[in-house]
Amino acid sequence: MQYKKDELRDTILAESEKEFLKKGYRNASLRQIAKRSGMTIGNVYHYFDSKEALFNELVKHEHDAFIYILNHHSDRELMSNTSQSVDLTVWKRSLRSFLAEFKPIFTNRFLIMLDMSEGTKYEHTKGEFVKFLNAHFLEHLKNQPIVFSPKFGELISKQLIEGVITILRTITDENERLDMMTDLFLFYILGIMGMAK
Amino acid sequence: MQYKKDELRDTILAESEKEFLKKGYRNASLRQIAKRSGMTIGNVYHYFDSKEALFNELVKHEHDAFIYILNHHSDRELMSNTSQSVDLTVWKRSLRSFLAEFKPIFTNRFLIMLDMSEGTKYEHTKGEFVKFLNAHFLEHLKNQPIVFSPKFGELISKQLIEGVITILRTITDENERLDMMTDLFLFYILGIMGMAK
Amino acid sequence: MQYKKDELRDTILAESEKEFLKKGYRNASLRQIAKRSGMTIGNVYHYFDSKEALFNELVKHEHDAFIYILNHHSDRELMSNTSQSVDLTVWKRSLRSFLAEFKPIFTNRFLIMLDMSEGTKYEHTKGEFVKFLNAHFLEHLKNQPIVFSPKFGELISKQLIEGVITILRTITDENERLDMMTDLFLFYILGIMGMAK
Amino acid sequence: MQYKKDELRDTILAESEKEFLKKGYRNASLRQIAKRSGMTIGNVYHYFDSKEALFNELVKHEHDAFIYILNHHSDRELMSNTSQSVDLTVWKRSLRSFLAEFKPIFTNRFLIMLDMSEGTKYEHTKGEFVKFLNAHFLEHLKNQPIVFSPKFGELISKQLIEGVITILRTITDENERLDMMTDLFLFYILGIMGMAK
DNA sequence: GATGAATGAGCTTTCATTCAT
DNA sequence: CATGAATGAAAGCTCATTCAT
Repeated sequence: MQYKKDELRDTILAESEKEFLKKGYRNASLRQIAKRSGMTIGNVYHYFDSKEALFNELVKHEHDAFIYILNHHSDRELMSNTSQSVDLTVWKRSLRSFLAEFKPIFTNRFLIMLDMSEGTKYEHTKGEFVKFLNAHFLEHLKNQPIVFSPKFGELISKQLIEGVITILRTITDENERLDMMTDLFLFYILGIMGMAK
Repeated sequence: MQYKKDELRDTILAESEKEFLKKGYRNASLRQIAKRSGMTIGNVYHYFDSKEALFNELVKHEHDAFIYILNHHSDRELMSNTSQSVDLTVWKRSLRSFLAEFKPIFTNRFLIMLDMSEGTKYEHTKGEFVKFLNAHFLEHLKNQPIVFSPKFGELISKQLIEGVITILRTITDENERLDMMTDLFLFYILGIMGMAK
Repeated sequence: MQYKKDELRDTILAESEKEFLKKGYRNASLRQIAKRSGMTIGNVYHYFDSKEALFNELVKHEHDAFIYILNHHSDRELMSNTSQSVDLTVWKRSLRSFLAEFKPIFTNRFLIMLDMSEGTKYEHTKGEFVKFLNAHFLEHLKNQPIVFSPKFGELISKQLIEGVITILRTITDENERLDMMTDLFLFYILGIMGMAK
Repeated sequence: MQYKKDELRDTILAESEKEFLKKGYRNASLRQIAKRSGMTIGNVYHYFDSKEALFNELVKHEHDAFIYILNHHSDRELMSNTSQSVDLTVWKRSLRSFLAEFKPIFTNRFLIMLDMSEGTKYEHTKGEFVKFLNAHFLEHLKNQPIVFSPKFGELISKQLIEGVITILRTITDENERLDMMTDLFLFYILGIMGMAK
């Protein structure tokens, strides 16, 4: 029984994932999800209290993991490895292993939370992510002469995250994803360094 | 009479602009637009044939101007001024005057056309813009050893346009907009040059 | 002025004729009529008080003429010419000249009144026409043994009128119309005579 | 549960039947149907996907049966029984038993399909029925000198079907219906034979 | 005479949600 | 556990009609 229950629950979550990813929270249809899950809409409400509850359930783990990483991660290692080097390939290797840590949260549900959550309590997560990244940039640059405005820094941070989202959305192969993200981060770092000169 | 008509028409267009900008074409509500414009829905239909017709009317000029610029603009001057220089300030000045040409189309309606038009015939404009920009990048880099994959090039192009959109969305002052865009373009050029080394 | 006024009035009536003939009273659109007439809807109301008033105006003359014929026409001549004959061509000639009298009311407006007037005060005209025709049949048959039920008589009458309507609707050439109607009436007379045997 | 569902479904279908029969597909109102069925419109959509789906459901069986009869029926028996006879009562008996075969499809829903289906995929059924009947007439007359034009033949076929429709619309008693249709067909056969002489 | 602005009620349809069984 | 009946609000849209100018 419990098995079956969990199975159905997972089916609903899986179909929700597709629906939310395609249409976003607001335009997703519970009717569609129920139909695709092979059950009645009433039964969906048996497992989840509301559309928003279903959404929250879908991205809960991703959000927790995401918050945990934001609070606990350290990029000191990255910095120590790379700060003095001028060799691109060294940078690349370090960046790649750094980004590999994030692999577990690079899921569709993470993507949904960041980019398809308008109308839910998660709709501001992307913005917070941007702020976090921006704070990091500032910290790394605090000993250097600031060469761009705070607003521009926010813009760059937002761009970087939008890039990550685009990669998650368009590339499915894990290694290709990592390669692309590595290049993307490298690209942004080079841009920043270029402007700092 | 004619005056009043034009006035109300403009009121509807102005309220539509807000509504489309906030919710996008699909989720925008004609009832809301009507209420905000101080009239009944029926009267909105007196001015515009349909929701899509209203949308088209809203972005028509922007789209025309946009297409014109895409087809007629030349960046040769930009290139000749800057290709040999290594001075950032020279680059900046050239870029800024180049981007200033686009000022007339940097409006909320242009933003709506690019970013809030899902469900209309304009929904592919952003994608075409990305392709256009990408083709330009490739042309400028054709004599240099290509240092990133086509996919990465597309990503960068997309990023740049998303950046433009973000600037349009968050900054209202025209000069500040131009400054920010100049920096953004410079940033991307520096990134590309950095990776080419 | 008066000329112009009448002209416009006639334009509206002409466009109404097309619209009512195509869609019937209920589904006809005053907007369409106004647009086709090259004027605003308000102006249509300047000439006619309402949709129904416009309709009434359109078919008024036809209705009057129709009623007049119903009340004054005599088919004695037809009878005297034909009752003793067994020659089809004689019948045909008589019938044709008899039906030719009705030519003036065989118009599109007559057709509209009979067949496209649901929702107006004319919607029962067809039924009254049927009753009238049925009464005539009965009169002509009163000296003969009645060979079918009153209900069947009504049915035949209705059929005949539906036939006339079909002819008016599908044939535009006046002579061809008359030929066809002559054949139709002949056909019905032969049917009745056949059943009387 | 299932019972109640079927019950309400049938209620909706029954009320739809009345509404479509009175106003035709296009002018029928789902609001009215819902109100008459004692429920909200939303719930009507719980049972049927759309107005057209409801209509199709209503006439589906009738249409299938109708098509089957058109494709499989044979009137050879009718012909062999009657062709040489001149006795009206013999004809009548044969025609009556022939028409009795059609009893199952002589329903209000058949009537709706034929005559109230403008705007649905069934709107051409009546025309096809006319063509079918006309082709039959021609076949039966192929060894005789043709005495009327093709157009007149079509007219007669249309008339016959309009007569069937009128009978279905005005007479509810099954036997009376059959009697009336028998007389109607006889009447038309006599008319044709009369003109052939 | 003529314009066209404005209304209010109607239409079909979709939706999230509730609840008795 | 699960069904599916039912609701009420909202959507885009069309219509005949009224009326100030």
